Amino acid sequence: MGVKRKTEAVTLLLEEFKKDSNAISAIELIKRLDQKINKTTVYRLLDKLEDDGVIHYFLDIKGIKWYATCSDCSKTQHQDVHPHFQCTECGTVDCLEIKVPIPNIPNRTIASSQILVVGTCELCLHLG
Amino acid sequence: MGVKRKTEAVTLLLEEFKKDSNAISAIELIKRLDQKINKTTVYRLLDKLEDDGVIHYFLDIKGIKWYATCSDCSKTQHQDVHPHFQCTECGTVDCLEIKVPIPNIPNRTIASSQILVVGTCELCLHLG
DNA sequence: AATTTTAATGCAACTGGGTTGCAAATATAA
DNA sequence: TTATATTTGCAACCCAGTTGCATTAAAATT
Repeated sequence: MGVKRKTEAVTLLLEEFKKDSNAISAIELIKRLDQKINKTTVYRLLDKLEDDGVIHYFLDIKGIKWYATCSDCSKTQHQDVHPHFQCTECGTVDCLEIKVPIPNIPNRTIASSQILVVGTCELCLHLG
Repeated sequence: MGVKRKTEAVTLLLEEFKKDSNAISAIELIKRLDQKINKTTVYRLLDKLEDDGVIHYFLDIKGIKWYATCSDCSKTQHQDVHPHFQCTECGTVDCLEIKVPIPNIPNRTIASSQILVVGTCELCLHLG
């Protein structure tokens, strides 16, 4: 079940997503909200907000959790099954607004797919 | 650097890959080789064999490491940048012999991409 | 074959992202 | 304003993976 009460912690957490258009790792959020929200609470809120279809999560190359705001999800279904891009130089991750069609696979049912594209982001390309 | 000596541990580990055509998680390997090879050694050997282009690794939905034999890799480059499939019913993972083209992304350089397709495998479909 | 060099191994202890149990605090309903 | 249910913080835990270091075992050198 999702968020049921508008607490200060919820507000603070959502503010972080408003001020950041990229994805944010759980670890980074915990760092930013240190002294304000307890680590356990951050994880629990992220969980709930995901249930609510407010944010979605995925794992990066290292297997750690990243979260980003959903653009068109609901409590029943996450529509944001788009690829994500991680820059190997600076580590930032963001959502790619492209569709990568996965062909059908004989004798198997596809429920979802997770695509992580790895490379160099615009900023890092410019900085050489 | 890769493997430099043919030890018993190397042989035992490679045997596991020979008898299993699917991917194997590091955890499973450690379990199978318990009493024979130390956990640390397993991780270190997997690392080295990966350097050698003998096996490749990727992360599953939970972010844990899986390994599978390479079909056409070298010490300098892993060619096996194919998608992987994980069954949500039984947890098994295997390599998909399909190519999923990733379109170019403006202002970004793509180095590689990791695709994990999630669904139900043939066996689990049959078993209902 | 004996010795030296270098790589591989086992062990214990650690790291770090994430989770759990539980009592205290706080929001909302009555 | 009280009762009820949710949320929070804390400490302790879990567990996949890593590190340091002393020991063992390959392979190279003599």
